Amino acid sequence: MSKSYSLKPTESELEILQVLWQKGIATVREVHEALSDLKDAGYTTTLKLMQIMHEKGLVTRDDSNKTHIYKPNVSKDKTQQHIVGKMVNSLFEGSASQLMMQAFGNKKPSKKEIEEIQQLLDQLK
Amino acid sequence: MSKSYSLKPTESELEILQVLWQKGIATVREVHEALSDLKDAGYTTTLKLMQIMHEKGLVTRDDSNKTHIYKPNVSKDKTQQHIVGKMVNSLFEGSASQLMMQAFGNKKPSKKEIEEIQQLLDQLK
DNA sequence: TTTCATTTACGAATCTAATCGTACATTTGA
DNA sequence: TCAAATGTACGATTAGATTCGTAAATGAAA
Repeated sequence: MSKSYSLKPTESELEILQVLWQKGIATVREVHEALSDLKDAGYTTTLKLMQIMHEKGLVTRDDSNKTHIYKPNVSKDKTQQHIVGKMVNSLFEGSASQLMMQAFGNKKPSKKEIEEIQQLLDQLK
Repeated sequence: MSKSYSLKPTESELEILQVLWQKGIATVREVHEALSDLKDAGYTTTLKLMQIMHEKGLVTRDDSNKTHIYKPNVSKDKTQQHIVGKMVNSLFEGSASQLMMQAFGNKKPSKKEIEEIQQLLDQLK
């Protein structure tokens, strides 16, 4: 049985998780650099956030060396599911297809994407 | 040219907007009643929130009578689009189809829904 | 009219997220 | 060695969202 970690990261925490999901592991500095073009917070801000995420269990870290190395401790998949699920319920009355229509209203998928989706739908049927 | 209102309602504001979108117009008490099984905030809490939403321009109101009547001042459609759009970008690297897969991972759509979606996809092609 | 219920207005408290400054520790390299 | 750079820890502050208590206004009912 797996532990139930916080699956509701804040906006800023999500940005940091993105980096960690992409890199696998990273130091505070690496995360901070990666986010530098996205936002311009100070280094200690990123540090503090990652420390808080550690307290919350959103990340683990190896602090055997001076420079700590962080790892995500929630899966991208589970986190996405949780957030999307909440949105479907709160904004789309539980209808995933309504959500989808809005999503595609914003930005049309490529032919390849469309085919992937149609495949998925056939399986669901 | 239409005014650009706040399209980033908070969680609580969104709950209130849901009610207003559904009812069209409503008093504070009606909104409060409608939310009562969802959450148990005091009446003045709902009132205050709706007053703040009025300041922000999220709702309009008719205060010619003692009991004010509120109307949503942002469309459900635009608001959904905005929120979904942000999520696609921040959580799904801009891929609406990835979002969709997650959405359907949570809750399978009915046959009828699937067919609607397939129709939509055919149009997109 | 007088009382009672309903409603609005508004200030204050609480909570959380986010930011940053500063102190201290560790490592590096001149 | 010792100064500079780099890193962590942590408290304090700010800002926004949410909550609620209380007072005042309004309307309805007795």
